[in-house]
Amino acid sequence: MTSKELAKKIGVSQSTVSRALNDSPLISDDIKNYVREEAAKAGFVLNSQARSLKIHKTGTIGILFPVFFESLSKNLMFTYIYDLVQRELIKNNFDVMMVYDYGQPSEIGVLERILKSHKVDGFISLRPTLEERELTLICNNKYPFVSLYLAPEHNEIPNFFGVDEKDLGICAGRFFGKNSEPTASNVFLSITLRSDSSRKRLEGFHKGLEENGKHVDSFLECDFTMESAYNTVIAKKDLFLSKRNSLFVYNDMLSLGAIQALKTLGVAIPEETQIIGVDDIPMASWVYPKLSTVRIPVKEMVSEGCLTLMEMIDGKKFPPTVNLYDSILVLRDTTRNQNC
Amino acid sequence: MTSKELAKKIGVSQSTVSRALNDSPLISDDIKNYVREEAAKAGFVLNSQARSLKIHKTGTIGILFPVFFESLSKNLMFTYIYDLVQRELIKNNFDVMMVYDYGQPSEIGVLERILKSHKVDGFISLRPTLEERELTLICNNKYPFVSLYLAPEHNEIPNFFGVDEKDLGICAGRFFGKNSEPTASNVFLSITLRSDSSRKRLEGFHKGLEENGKHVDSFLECDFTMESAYNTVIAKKDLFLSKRNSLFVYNDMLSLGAIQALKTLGVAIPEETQIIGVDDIPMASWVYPKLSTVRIPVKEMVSEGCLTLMEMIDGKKFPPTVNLYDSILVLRDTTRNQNC
DNA sequence: TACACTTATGCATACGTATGCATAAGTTTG
DNA sequence: CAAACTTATGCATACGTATGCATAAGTGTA
Repeated sequence: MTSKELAKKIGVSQSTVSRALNDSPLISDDIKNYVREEAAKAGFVLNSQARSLKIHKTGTIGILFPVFFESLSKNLMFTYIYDLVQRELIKNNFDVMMVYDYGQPSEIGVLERILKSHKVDGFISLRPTLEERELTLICNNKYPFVSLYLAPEHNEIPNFFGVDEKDLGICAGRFFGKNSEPTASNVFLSITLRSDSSRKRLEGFHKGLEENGKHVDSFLECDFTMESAYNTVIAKKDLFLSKRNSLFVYNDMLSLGAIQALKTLGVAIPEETQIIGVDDIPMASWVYPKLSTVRIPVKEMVSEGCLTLMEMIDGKKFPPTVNLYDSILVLRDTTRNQNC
Repeated sequence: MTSKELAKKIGVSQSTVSRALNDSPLISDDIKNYVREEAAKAGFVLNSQARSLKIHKTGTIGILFPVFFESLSKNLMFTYIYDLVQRELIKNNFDVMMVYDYGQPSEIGVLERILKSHKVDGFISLRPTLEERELTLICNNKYPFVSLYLAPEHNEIPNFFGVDEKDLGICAGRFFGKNSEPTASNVFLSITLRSDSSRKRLEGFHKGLEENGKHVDSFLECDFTMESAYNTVIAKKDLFLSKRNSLFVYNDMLSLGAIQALKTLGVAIPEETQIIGVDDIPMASWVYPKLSTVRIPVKEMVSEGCLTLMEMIDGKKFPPTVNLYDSILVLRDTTRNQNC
């Protein structure tokens, strides 16, 4: 059924139907209510395509998801943030399109195609990497765009709401600086140092330790998966079996892998090895032992990022900004001295 | 830029541009290539709304996600399936719209609104519950619709690709029937028996045990979360501390909770308590101990379900069918006697 | 009563594309 | 060479909605 058909059926013009359903002040309340009731009775809903074509709005927002996972469940932080974002957008009556380029061959990228075909009103990105071409596209088109969580590497992205990487490391470094025995090794287990993010966390970790006269003793590299963290720890078992350690891990998922490994090795947590992760994924507080971690305030990031995006879609102009959020060390069961 | 503008710029008619970009056989290859090159050079993409309005196709498929989770990461099986579905659809050049009703107040449901406004070409549902109203809607409108994984409760849904619930229980029951000591208790830890799914798994579990002269000794109820499973096991610690048990758990996520609890209680796995879960989530094989589980062949379900949906969208008619898939018991480290 | 003014409704059009139809150009056939 | 085809292109229109403009109806004022 179309608005024209409905109009005919209930004895008004198509314009009136349109005005009633769009809550226009140009028609009387009586007619408005009448039309709305009849529309509801007939189960009528306006055609979204035709509407979008006219008003140049789709009511849909695209969420750019990282491409480097085998599965959504590989890094729960992204899944968690995705969920928060989605919830926030839906609450504000937007639909959500997942923009996830699995790398199928195509001349034009998914982002570019969706942007240029006007399938969405704007994008919110969880991707720590953006290609130069994509960035140019976004900036040139002045397309509503907001980036969350991890700063895209190598380029300055406008409207970023995310984490202060170095600060994360400092939080962990300070804790171990004050709360581990002088003889314990300070170890950083992380993804490759070619990543800005990893490098900055290491830098911060070092700084935090240094404030207390300590330093980073070892760096252990793994991939971005729990299994890889597990394997890396197992491979370095001598390190963990020979002495006490203070282990700062790039994130919680990798920490879970490390914990599995230490359990396998029979290393007591936190008595022999203390562990601090990053993120505070929901799971962190319901695994055993509960994970001590540097919590990233994603809820705030998400709500402010979404708000900004929606305002941009409404036509409001924003000077490009970078918003960094402070993190908080949350002490649970993988660290000792829980009252410092 | 519009196709009309591009046409003018490169000296052809708008029709020709349209035909070239839609690979129509009505124009010469020379012109077709010329137009395509120029379009690429200009970075032109057809407007999706206008296109959809004409051809009554959006190129987007909606994925209906269950509503009962606090977060996507609460039950990784759904997230895993969602990921598989998405990948399959994207591979076939569809975009994906997440249809996730967080329960914000609204006269009309999200599903109904999206369907009737023609925002998507069809739906693929991961929701084990469908409201009567939604079902009627789908059936009446003959809307391309496919349901995956868990059968919607209380109603016969056409085009279901999912699991044979009872068979899951049988797999676990038979194993414990043959491979646990006669004195061990056979326990089923599950969500409420008001759920069809839970009831059928219990039924199957019983049948499998019965074939070997055993029966279900206890039923433990918990909610649909890992924490709840943890808490339930802790609450019943006497059961697990006093004797050996064979524990069949509704799914892998709940199994993980149960394992955490048993570790806390100091119960040895699998020596004192054996555990079998359901699903085979990716994580099952990379936690410690690795989880024995009844694997649900989701990849097959997803690929066949998506294929059917896409064919329905192409206009092919299908007699409503129910496709049940057999599951396989995968033995890892939470069970003994691994060669049976 | 006549007039200006306000309010409510309908008419006509435009959004950007796909496509039936007409037509021009080119090709084959008798 | 003319007629009948074939092929390639453009013209005009329709998809379903939102909205500027014209207009009808209603209200208040002198």
